[in-house]
Amino acid sequence: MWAFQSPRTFQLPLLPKQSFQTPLSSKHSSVSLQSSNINQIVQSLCRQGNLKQALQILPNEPNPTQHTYELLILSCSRRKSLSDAITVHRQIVDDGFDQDPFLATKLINMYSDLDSIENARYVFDKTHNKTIFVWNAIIRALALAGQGDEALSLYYWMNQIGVPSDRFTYPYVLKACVTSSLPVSLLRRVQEIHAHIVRHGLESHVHVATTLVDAYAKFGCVSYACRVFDEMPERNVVSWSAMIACYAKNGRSFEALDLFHEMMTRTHDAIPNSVTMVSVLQACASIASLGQGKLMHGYVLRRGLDSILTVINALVSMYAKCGSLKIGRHIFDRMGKRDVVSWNSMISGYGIHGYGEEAIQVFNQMITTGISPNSITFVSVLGACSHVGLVNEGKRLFQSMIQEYRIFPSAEHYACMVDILGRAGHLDEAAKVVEDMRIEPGPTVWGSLLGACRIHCNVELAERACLRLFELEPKNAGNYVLLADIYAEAKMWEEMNKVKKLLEAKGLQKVPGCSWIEIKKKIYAFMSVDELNPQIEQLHALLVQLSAEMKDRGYIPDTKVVLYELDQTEKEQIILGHSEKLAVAFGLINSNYGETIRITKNLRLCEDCHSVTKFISKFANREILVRDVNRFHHFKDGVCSCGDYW
DNA sequence: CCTTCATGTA
Repeated sequence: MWAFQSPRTFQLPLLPKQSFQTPLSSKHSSVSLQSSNINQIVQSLCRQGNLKQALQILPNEPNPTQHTYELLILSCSRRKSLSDAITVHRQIVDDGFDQDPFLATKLINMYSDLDSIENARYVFDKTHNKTIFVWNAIIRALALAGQGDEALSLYYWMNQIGVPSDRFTYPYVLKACVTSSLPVSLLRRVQEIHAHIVRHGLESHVHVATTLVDAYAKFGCVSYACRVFDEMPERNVVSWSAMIACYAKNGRSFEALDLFHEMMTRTHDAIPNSVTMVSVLQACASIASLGQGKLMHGYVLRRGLDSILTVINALVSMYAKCGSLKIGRHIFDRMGKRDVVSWNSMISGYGIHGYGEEAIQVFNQMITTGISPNSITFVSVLGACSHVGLVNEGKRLFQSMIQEYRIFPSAEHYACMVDILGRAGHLDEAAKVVEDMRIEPGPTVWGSLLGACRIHCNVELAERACLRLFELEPKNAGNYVLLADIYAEAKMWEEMNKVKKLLEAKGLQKVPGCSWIEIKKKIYAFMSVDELNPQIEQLHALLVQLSAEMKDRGYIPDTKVVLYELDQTEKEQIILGHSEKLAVAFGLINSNYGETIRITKNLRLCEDCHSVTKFISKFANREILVRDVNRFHHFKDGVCSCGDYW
């Protein structure tokens, strides 16, 4: 339960009293302007955005009005000037208006806009007559400043002293839950607030319910979010966008797209906007549906949303992730304005397609253009290096990130370095990177070390990584499977069985492999054991035939990923039924000769599928593009673009 | 006075 904390009080953060340096500095000066005129002049100067002059004239007004101060405050927010803000605040205090709750609310919002949360808090603490507006303003300010805990603390305080919260309080109380850093179950907190909302009869309010959807989404509780959304009596674009984003962010892309279609067909009051489209494009990207993505691009053009930066960035990223780097690049080249996200999208696009040098080239162009790289830029460019094995380039970039760009390496950056070194076979160096880390190595770092051990079959190091990983991610079946794979490859059957038993004892299951392919705008998904597909027998027959022909040409099925004690023929049958092979066979039968077969897979490609697909690309003379969890593989003439390095 | 969105790693 939440422990009630008495709110902290802040020291006076205001600047010392300033004296005005203008000849009009005293409000008792003998300027001949009429007082009522001065109020109006100050107000009109504020409306024109001439804050400096307004401030100069203000001291001449013997009776400034609340409205004059309000305009001054709004001016400061707009001009982003903290020093002017403090001057205005000082004047309000001097003139005895500081206990006006209306102005206090405005001051809190002003300081919040100027990222000066201490001053906002000072105003709040000094205001005796704390109206609901004042409370809402400070909770909003704290939540936006990332001080969720403090915001929640005030919310509980206002409940305790009997101030009734309203529909304006809850959106920011919920935001506070998302930014809170307390080690208590945060989902429980959202549920608790949800109960308060119901008690106040606010659950059907559009803004409150929308924030509730978003809060549940942020904690990965799709079903709760969905329930709130379904029960909303009234929904607007924002509500629809929040629910679509909830699906897209939580790996439920098909539901995101379905909901978008429902939004388009069933409602007349909610027209998708740029925010909606960004989430929809993200959903298309994560399932690599080029067909859906193009449809959405068409919609973006028809709605005139194609000049909005976030949308264009989402398009660049979507095309790259759907396998069409060319279209992505084309859009990128035609952008009038590019921000750091645009560049990052392009860099990672090259990275996932295995074009490491090009990714670095784009990175260099970005620097020459004068855009400062951020932390994500380096994750992208380092990721690009690891896909191609650019070890020295990777090391150099990592150093320059720290020394030139003063970006402190995060666990993700270290994970990239471990991946670059480990994948290239420098396992000791990779292990040393982990040892020398100045922050706690998280699951990502250990995970990439384990991945490298899998490739190079290093049992000892893998065990070390798993020791930490099983602790950090007890429910991630993938780690157990990787370790079992490594034992299997090292022919350590006893140990392998132990890991398998451990996995079973924990009630965890291997994530089933799934591949899908889009034919004529329809998506067909395959699982390894798939009797639902009407063509399944035809697919199996084709694969058996292909397998036989391949064996004549020297193909030896690689069955080491099969962790069951079966004879060789049975193992071969299992791997021949891998979802990716089914999808390839389906593509061969159901698409036209000359068309590229595009397949997406939810896991990393297994080695056997990789060599079979290489063979098929030559044998059937077809280009096959496969996106696995990490990257693209472009198969052509019996060769893969990854150069068997993946 | 309030609500939705973009880039990356394993």
